[in-house]
Amino acid sequence: MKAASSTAEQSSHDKILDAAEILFAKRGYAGVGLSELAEVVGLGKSSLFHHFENKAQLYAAVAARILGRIEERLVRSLAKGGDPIVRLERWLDELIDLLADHPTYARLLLRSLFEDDDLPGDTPEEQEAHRAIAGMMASVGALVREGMAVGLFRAANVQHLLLTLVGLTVFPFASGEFGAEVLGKDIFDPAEVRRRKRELRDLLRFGLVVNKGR
Amino acid sequence: MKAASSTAEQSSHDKILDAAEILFAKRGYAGVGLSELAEVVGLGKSSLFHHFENKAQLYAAVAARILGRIEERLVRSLAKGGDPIVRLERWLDELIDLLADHPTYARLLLRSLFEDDDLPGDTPEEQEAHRAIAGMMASVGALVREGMAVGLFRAANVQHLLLTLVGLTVFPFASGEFGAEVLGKDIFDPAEVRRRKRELRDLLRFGLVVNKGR
DNA sequence: ATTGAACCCGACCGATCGGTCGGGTCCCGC
DNA sequence: GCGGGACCCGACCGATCGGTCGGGTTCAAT
Repeated sequence: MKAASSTAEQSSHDKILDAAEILFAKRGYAGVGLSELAEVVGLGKSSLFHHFENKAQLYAAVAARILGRIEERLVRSLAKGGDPIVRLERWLDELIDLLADHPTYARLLLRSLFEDDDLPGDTPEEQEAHRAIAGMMASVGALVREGMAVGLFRAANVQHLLLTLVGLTVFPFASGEFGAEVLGKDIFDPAEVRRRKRELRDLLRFGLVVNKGR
Repeated sequence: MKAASSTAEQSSHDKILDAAEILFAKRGYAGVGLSELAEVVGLGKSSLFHHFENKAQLYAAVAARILGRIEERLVRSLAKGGDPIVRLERWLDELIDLLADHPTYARLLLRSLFEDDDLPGDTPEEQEAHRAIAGMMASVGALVREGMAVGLFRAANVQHLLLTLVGLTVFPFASGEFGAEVLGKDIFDPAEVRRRKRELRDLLRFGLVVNKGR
């Protein structure tokens, strides 16, 4: 929201990354041709190779940039104080806001989960992305464990809970037409984003099933 | 698990579908070449077009077959009696078992969510798949609403809950290396599948946060 | 015995793929 | 004014893409 509003006055390097992010999110790694990307950016295809070694490295750079931004914001979120409940709920809110503000993120994250299984994986960008993911998972894992230790969270399997939390947040914003159809509205609509945060918070607080006795 | 063990004695039509399911799940629509597929099946590339009109229709057929199988099993699950809690938990268990038994399913389902946004979408297979999805969502939606009406479920936004449930179940089995890394084990390991079902059930029953007062 | 459908193939098509190459333009430090 | 790097381009490369075509084989129905 701060910059990036004017498409002009932006280095070719960043314009390529921006366009590639949109295209890769929409059609995936194999579904995007470099000639198409070059045309969108407004460059010759061969100029892309001046800024990036090859297609795979460009893809890794796109993913790494997103991961870096997410990590930066979520690390700052966790750094703020509060008990584990507050910190976890704030973490989730922040992540949802991030995914909602950038419609390409959720899709590209899930797609990269699918594709990095067989992509090379030895570029520094990929290792950086991997490090960012692992770090974030470790941080939230520690937060959850702390909450359990002090009795604020119910005892549960931390690893499965992490998978659950990621699926809960990322999936809806990547679900495209399906999500819109189930929801009846656009998931990226601000009102729906607010609702999503509230619903998720209530689920963690109360579950779904009503426990009458207590 | 019942049949399909011997790769021989199977019509070319089905062999193509089986191989395409694996390949599409692994690398996505654009990432799979028909020559590669033909080679896996053991046919000439041109023979594929005897069984399917083109690549898009083949992909739609693969997706429709999976959706049909899922729908059939889940409809049977919902048909069995029980109060909404029992029915919902059984539905989730059944879906998880299904995804766990067929490692290609979760990935291909998510991928098709991503890709059907811009694929033609007018073939009968696609419409059949779309109908199956809509029907299942409607069934579970009705079940949830019923549970809320009789006071067994907490009042919540049904549409968001549906998205949540799908993400909760499908995502982990599609998360590949990421899921395995977070979990420390293979998600398709039977013990881990059992644990997943239990954790999910407990989350719906109790939430995550401990409510001391009641 | 002939037909015709089901099935399969190799050869081929135009298009596009990721990527290379040589050269051009611009600008900045010397 | 003279490099030299940053930046960009068109032409081109071999490979592969999805798909077509004509013809071959098998087999059941006539």
